[in-house]
Amino acid sequence: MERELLLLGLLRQGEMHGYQLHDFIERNLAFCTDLKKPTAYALLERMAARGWVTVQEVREGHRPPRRVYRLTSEGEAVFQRLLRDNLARFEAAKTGSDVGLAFVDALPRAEALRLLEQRRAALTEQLAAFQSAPTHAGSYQLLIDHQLHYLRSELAWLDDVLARMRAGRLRLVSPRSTPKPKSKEASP
Amino acid sequence: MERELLLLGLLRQGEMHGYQLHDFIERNLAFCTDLKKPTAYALLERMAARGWVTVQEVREGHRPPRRVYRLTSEGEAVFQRLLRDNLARFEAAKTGSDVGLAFVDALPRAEALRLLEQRRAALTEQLAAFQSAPTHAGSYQLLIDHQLHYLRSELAWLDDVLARMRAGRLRLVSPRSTPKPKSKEASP
DNA sequence: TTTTCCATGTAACTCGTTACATGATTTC
DNA sequence: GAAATCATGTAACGAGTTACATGGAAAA
Repeated sequence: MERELLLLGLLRQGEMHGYQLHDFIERNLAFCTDLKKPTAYALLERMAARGWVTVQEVREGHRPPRRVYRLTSEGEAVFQRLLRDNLARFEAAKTGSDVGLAFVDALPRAEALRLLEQRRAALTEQLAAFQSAPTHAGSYQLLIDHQLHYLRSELAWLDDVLARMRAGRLRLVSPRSTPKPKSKEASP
Repeated sequence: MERELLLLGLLRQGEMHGYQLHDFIERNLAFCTDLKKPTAYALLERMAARGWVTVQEVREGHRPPRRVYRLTSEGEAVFQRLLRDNLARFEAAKTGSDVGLAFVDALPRAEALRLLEQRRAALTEQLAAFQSAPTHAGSYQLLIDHQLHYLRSELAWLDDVLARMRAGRLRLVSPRSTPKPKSKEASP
């Protein structure tokens, strides 16, 4: 429901058509949601079918008419509900890209270091992009602050891992015990 | 490809059947991947079809025979490739649940505070769960360390936001200017 | 004795993406 | 004159989930 929360929230500030909404999201919110064009259009149509928004076709020249969406009071109610729900809940992000770390010990230390330094470079690059972005007004800035905070935290952690690996202080299970884990135990 | 990386990595330590693999992931890795049973089975079959693993049916009693998977050398090669790729890359996690924060200014300050405190409670609960978990050997511990680091960082950030909101130091766009943003501009 | 666990799977479905189609219009 | 932008959409596909089915074994 985050996607509809987002769309409703944007429509709250004024009527917009699909292209506009998608474009705005892609330009400014790509780092927290990613919503493709067909998905956006379909979502908007569904919201219209549910009465959360109204549609008005505005034709201008010979291009496909803009379908301009406007929030209804029902839509506003839904927005309020979704917003409260969203704010009260915490969902830890599942990176998924973490999985590899569980297996670093499969590589020679030197190579693992080299690869993680590549990772670090990618991270600092993203961080730099956010740091150079202009400050915005409104609570949208909160999102950017959060992302900055998150990226810095990731960098700090990665640096810590790198330092520990360089110092050889990372206890890995290595010596290839091949324990034939047919039993019901844990810890790989 | 993270899912296959994970499965291959686990199979690297020894042969296992589907139920075992799924069970292990669900118990120990739920916080970073979530992989349902039918998905796991299907993935394993596909990996077998591609020659990354071999299957051997082991029947025992009158239950459905275990399908025991074993890594092939080709599978090992794929594992190595996926692992290097994974370690070198950094993908910022998209929480999605952040979206709501862009709209906090739609609620009265007091209520926003109340809701974010609920969020904080949920977060500390998850944190507590991880802090009380036993220490593991091997690089699996890295994942847990990372998660702890991440959750603490989120908590710190949330506390900062709460503090700023309480002090009224959070500049929100509030006063309902209703700017009718029909033009091509940004920043809601 | 009833529930939970073991161990597999299928079928239907939802969600979202990719690739494609259209055609005027503005920009280089 | 070519390329990007505006503005909509459809169709096919893929990945993953849910709900269901089976049936013995162990545990409560």
